[in-house]
Amino acid sequence: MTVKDIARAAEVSPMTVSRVLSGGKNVRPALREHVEKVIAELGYHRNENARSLRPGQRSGLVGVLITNIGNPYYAGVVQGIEQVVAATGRRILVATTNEDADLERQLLSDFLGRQVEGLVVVPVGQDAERFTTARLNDVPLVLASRTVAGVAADAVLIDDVHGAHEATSLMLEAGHRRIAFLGNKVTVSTGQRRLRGFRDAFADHGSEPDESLVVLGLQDTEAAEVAMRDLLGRAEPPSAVFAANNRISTGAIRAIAKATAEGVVATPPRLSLFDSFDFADMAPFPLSVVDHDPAELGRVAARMLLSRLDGSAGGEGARLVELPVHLVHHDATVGH
Amino acid sequence: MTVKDIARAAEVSPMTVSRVLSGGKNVRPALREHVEKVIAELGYHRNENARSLRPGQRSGLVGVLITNIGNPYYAGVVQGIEQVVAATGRRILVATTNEDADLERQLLSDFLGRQVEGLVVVPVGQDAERFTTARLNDVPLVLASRTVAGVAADAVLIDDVHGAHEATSLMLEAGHRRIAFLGNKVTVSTGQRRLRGFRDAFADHGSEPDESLVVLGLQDTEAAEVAMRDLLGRAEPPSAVFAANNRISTGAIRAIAKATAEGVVATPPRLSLFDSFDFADMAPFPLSVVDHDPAELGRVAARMLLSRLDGSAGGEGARLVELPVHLVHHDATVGH
DNA sequence: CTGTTAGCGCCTTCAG
DNA sequence: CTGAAGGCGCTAACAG
Repeated sequence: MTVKDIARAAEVSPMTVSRVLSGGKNVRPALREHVEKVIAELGYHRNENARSLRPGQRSGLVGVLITNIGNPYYAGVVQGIEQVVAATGRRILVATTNEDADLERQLLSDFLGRQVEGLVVVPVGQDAERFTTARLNDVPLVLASRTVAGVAADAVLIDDVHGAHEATSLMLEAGHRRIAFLGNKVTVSTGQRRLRGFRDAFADHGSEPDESLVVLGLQDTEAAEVAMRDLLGRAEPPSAVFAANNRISTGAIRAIAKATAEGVVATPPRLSLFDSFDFADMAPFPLSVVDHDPAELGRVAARMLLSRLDGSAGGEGARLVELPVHLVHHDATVGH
Repeated sequence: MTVKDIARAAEVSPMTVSRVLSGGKNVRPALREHVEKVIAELGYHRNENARSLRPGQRSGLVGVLITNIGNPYYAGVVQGIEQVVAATGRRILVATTNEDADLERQLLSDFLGRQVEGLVVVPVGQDAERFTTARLNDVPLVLASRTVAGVAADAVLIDDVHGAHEATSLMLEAGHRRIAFLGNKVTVSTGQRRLRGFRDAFADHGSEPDESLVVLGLQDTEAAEVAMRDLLGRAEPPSAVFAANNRISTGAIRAIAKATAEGVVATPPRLSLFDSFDFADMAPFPLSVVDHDPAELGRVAARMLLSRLDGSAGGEGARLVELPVHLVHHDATVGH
């Protein structure tokens, strides 16, 4: 069904229908109502794709590229993006990269072909080339949560360095020296930044981390659980642990809980972790959480993108926002 | 940039470019390679919207309408849908209804205007009218997680009735009689179905639930926590509780843990709940979980939709799939 | 206030 | 194997 069908049924020209669809300006009220009735009766929906073909018309589409929507953290990010983008009448096209750089490139290309007005991307690797304005046909881009060195695009990050620094400092001040670091790949900027915060805290304290307790490249919960168990089983286990993201914390908590229950360790190590989770306040042992709001990250990213779309950002260069973190302590008294 | 630009740069006709873009059939290999090089050099992306304007061409878009992507359960559903849909080269358009029936209607209309090939919807209310094939312009629809009475569309549900029945029966068999039910709105089919399973279990046992312990209409975690606290504070608190979904369980667990810590109740009530969560095995008291996989629900929904799109479903009428649940018991020994 | 013309980017059909 | 013409649905620009 097209404007022509409506025009025929309402006995007007397609142009009148088009005008009614765009708000009814410059159409006699009676005629407008008549056309609106016909549209409602026939259940007609304007073809937005055809519409966006005309020059000057926007597609109303924003592309969102996330590593994994199944991760509640990124789900929160998407929620924030959707909330802000939807308020402008635009819709989001969502795809998952699964940390696959090739897939990411294909999806970027696909989204550009679908005429997205802008992109919000959680980048997989460190290839800046694919994010140049030339490659993106001048489509505005906002990097979310992670950056890519050498990309001149807006970015919203968590204040990873400070978060890790603060949490680590507190453990050092509490007298801990054998502090383990469980992190993911350093090719991911969050991994690198959180590790830097950890090391900086030691440096500022005038000491150095025990490198044998620094475990990197942990990609999922299972790997983290194995790594944590291994650490706890050593002759000299760490007295404290920093877990660098939510998947890693999940594995670490599970390993610590099991080891404690099985008597492998007498007292659980002091645990600090990045990213909060639902029952952080009810963990079976004390926890320090570097907390922040994923939905807020999504909202800020979306707003930065929209400011490029409506021109309110002017010709500003790449902007970088680092969202604050909050260190929250749970003393494991609830329910135990 | 358009095919014409490529054509000019490659010194061929737009038609030859088009042919190369569609696989290069009927183009001299040397010419094809030349055109491909120009396309790559100029970073051209075919306009999929213009392409889909031509008759017989598909838009490659599937609309997904979810009540709330921030809920990890629905995030899992979206993950499953995306996985299956992406494998066919299609993309998903995602929007959130926030349990708002009006918004749902607008979004359905918007998606139809964007030429989605199909829809996967977690419906908000019980208005069947908006889901008629006429209203949807014959765009195939799959209802996910919830149904709407009177809608002749494919649907994938969790086996809510059995799940609630089984969990309730076990509590009855363990000798519990004062069993509370914490549920959401009965206008949502899952709420209704889980309540039915609860009641049926009592009927099959030859008894009846205490209606003063049946609390409905709980929309979020906070409301559930308040309701649970209220129940525990009564002169005759329930000895067992059934929480009908993940948001409700979260509130209930928190209330129970606090009440136990504060000494309001001596022993926590026996808790059974629908939908699993990350640390179910580490809760501070025993738990029975009616578990099921949200991503699988998404995958099944997407497959049903695709079978309509490629015609492999034939002219079959509305199909209903009920995914099995698994009752899992956690005895709260880990870490406590 | 209403209608006609033309063209957005692409591809099916038909010539060559 | 390659190109020219025409139209998918829509709406600016220009009549009337």
